[in-house]
Amino acid sequence: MEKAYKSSKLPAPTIERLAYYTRPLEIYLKAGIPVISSEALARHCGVNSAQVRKDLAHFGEFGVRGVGYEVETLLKEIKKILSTDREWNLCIVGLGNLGTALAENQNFAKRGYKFVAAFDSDPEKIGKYLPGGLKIHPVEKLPDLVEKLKIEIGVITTPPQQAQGVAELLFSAGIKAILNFAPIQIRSPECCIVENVDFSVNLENLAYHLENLFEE
Amino acid sequence: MEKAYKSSKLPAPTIERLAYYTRPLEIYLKAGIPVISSEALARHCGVNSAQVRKDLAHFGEFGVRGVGYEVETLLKEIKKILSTDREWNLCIVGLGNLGTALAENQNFAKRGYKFVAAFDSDPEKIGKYLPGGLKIHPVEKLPDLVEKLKIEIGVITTPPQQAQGVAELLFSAGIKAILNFAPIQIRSPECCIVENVDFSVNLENLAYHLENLFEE
DNA sequence: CTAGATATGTGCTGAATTTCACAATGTTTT
DNA sequence: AAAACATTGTGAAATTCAGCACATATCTAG
Repeated sequence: MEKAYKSSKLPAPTIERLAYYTRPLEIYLKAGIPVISSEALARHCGVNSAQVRKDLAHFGEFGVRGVGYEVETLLKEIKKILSTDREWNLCIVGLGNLGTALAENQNFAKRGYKFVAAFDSDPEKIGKYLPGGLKIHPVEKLPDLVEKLKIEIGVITTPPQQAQGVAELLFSAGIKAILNFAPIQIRSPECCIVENVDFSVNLENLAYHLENLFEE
Repeated sequence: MEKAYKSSKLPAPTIERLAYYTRPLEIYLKAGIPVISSEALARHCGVNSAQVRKDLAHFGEFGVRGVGYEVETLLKEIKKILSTDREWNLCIVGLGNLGTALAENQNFAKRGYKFVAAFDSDPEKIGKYLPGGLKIHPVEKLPDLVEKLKIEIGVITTPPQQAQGVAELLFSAGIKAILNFAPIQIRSPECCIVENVDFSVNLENLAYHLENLFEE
């Protein structure tokens, strides 16, 4: 959908695939397998092997012909490209079931995405602590804490009615990137980027294909 | 990514957009606005208006020139196309934070996706009840319950190591569609379809673009 | 009933993306 | 050292997708 980001050396689909490539690479690394072929990597990610080679060729020649790609180097290089070789500070707004689950999710932490602040507008929740130790602040404190804690990415898990307002609050606090889980399209200023995640779209995809899989 | 579904009348991007179109349509319907233009719908979803018209033209002429599209009819029609005009029975495997949050998510229920069974392998959890009233069963009961409860879609929220195994269990129980939240690519038989959702891929996208937004 | 305004449906064009296919290059074997 | 083999890097073809621009159709006002 709305992935029309302005300037960027790499094509958008390549960037997304690079992220997917890191998954099997991490497994190979942990398993001590030193080298992987484009063919193998492609199979693990469900893409064409030429695609893999093209993607990797975008940033130099990493492979060795007749051999493949060195797992450790490749992984490091991809992480450098994607800027995931460092930590990112996130905040989350909306501590319902989903928000809480995300804040506690170890998968994020493992990849360097750290939730350093949590916000909600429900007086019942404010002041309480998440199991992981994060304190829930009122949204009024958002601008202040974003600056103090150097938060760079905001995650929205509020009901859809409040999502746009929260997004604007985040933007005006200086945040330039938002991951939005509310089922609504967020309007953003030119300089900012939003990724929308909507599970029910995935389910609707499945439903369509289930119904139509055998009709031909 | 791996959305290379076999046969399908509509192009994959169209199907995805159709799902997005339903969001503003529902809002318009609730607000009592009877008609919407492709221009307005496009703006709400962040796409081009010609795109909207093309997408809708795939299944007949629904619009009225000079006027627009009748909201109620259009919404019904899209739901029919996507097969979301009926209820779907789902089960969920892996009741960690995320699994629990999804099972309780009202957004799914509202759209006709009903979780009718929950499974986990942790003896601590088995036999307990989710806040919504769903009982957590041992995975051994899965084949049985899938058949009895006519479950059509499986949702996987286990750790990645167990995801492939759970998927195979689901497939052999007769399930043909899986929504997978484990950060791993699931291999599936020809006849089945899998949608993978991986939040950290979205975050990596954001990270890349944040870092590269201003370099040009 | 006609003119003007509005908004759809769609042929065409260009851009982006994927895939093929093979030359280039490194490795292993004999 | 040469032959056989494996796998990369990439030009070119094929495919898919998006957007323009306008003919076509409907509504409204006078």
